[in-house]
Amino acid sequence: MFAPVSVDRVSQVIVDQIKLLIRDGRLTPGDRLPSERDLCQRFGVSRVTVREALRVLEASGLVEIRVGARGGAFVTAPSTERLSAGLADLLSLAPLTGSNVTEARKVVEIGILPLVVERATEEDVTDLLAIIDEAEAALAAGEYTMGLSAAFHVRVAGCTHNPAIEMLVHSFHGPILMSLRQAQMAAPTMGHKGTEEHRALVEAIKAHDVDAAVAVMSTHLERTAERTAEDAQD
Amino acid sequence: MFAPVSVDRVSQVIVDQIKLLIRDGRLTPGDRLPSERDLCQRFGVSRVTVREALRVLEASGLVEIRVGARGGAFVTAPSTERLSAGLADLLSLAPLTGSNVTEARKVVEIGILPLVVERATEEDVTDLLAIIDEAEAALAAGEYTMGLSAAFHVRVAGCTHNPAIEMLVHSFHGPILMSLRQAQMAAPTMGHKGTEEHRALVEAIKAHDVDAAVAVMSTHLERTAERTAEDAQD
DNA sequence: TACGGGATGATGGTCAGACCATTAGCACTA
DNA sequence: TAGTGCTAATGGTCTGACCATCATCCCGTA
Repeated sequence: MFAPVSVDRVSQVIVDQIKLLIRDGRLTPGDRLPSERDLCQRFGVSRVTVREALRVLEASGLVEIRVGARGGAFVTAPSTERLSAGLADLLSLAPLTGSNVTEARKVVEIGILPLVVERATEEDVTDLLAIIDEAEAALAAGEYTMGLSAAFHVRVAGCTHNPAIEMLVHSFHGPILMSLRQAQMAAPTMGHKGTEEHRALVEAIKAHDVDAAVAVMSTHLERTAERTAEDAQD
Repeated sequence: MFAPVSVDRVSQVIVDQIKLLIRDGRLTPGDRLPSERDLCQRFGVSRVTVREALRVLEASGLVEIRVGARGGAFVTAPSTERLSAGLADLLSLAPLTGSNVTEARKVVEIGILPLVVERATEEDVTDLLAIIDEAEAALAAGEYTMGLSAAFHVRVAGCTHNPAIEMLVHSFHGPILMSLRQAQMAAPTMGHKGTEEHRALVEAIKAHDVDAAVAVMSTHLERTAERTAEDAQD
């Protein structure tokens, strides 16, 4: 009968309104929101309140704020990059152990292999080989980093031509997670073995051999898992 | 010679400092940050700036702010619930089509079945059956919602006893995504067929029959995919 | 003595107005 | 024509004030 009145924070109401506008497409990436002083008048609130709303939107990755003339809040294009970064940020704060994440990785990265093998184009294969070459060059120069391995795995996911999947894998290999779990330590032997396996995987993809691809990826991830398990105290 | 000076936003510096404290464990969930007025003095900035920093931390899900006496900013326990909510929020804004997400779902929800079958306890099975019973009761009363189906799928993922995986599946079934993609419409026939398949899945789990579980889940998701494909214009 | 209710102080939420720093575009000058 | 300084718009920050909320304490009453 008497509906409960819930007085949200004013700034939160503004956030919700703008979020809705973006979701509905009334505001599209690249659009510029009115200036802070303008928004104050339209919403009938003080500038402080508007600014707090903009902070929240910015933290949520929905808008980007530039200063100076012709500055203001611009709706950002939701790139998969930005999203997987946010995802990785969330993951790094989650109450998850290293083995939890590794197991999830195995499910996803092995599960997508049928799609990868089915859909990989010649261009995909070329790209993958290029990444491996680069990795080997870096290895020879003693500059191998886990980033190169990550790039390979992400590119493999890209062979599905499904941005959702690519995003998932990308987030698993995000810089934040890497630095947390394995602290950049890239044992040289690790790199050699790793690139060998990477090359074997590409061969399997090129041959459209799902079983071989799964086998290679399984052992590859298994080995990685063992190594991360050592220093994973959390 | 003259090193470039980069003046970050002051509020951002504060955010980074507090984030660091949380990540380092110097601030643990449940801890209460000093009051706004107190933080002003410690950082030597105005209250507005401190408040903007707190807004960002709140939007990132790191702290929860309560008003009134004994109120303040409390470091939140990073629950999987909160995280999958954030994940779903990100997903709903991503440049992804419905079929992209459905395909990713299939990879994950089918890929985890070996783990589910291996690890499901009697309690898990009991819970699953309870959810099905509830769904059938709701169905009989004409109150079936997709939420009940979602609860089942999440609980299945819970059988892996891996919070990372549970979180992933949870986010796929988040309320935001649901409302976006299938607009709460739950065809009654859908519900009947769905609960039947759910029950078949539980049987397979109880019998530790991975192949059967995969078969059931595959057809189940396939049917769901078809239905969502109809109204998915994006 | 025990209980209920009002007073109290700490805390976050909001406001108004001011000033500073940054930046793109413009007009002016050499 | 090229360079340079001005200008106006915009975000960033500060100050001080007032309001709403809420746990706690204290006092009066039964």
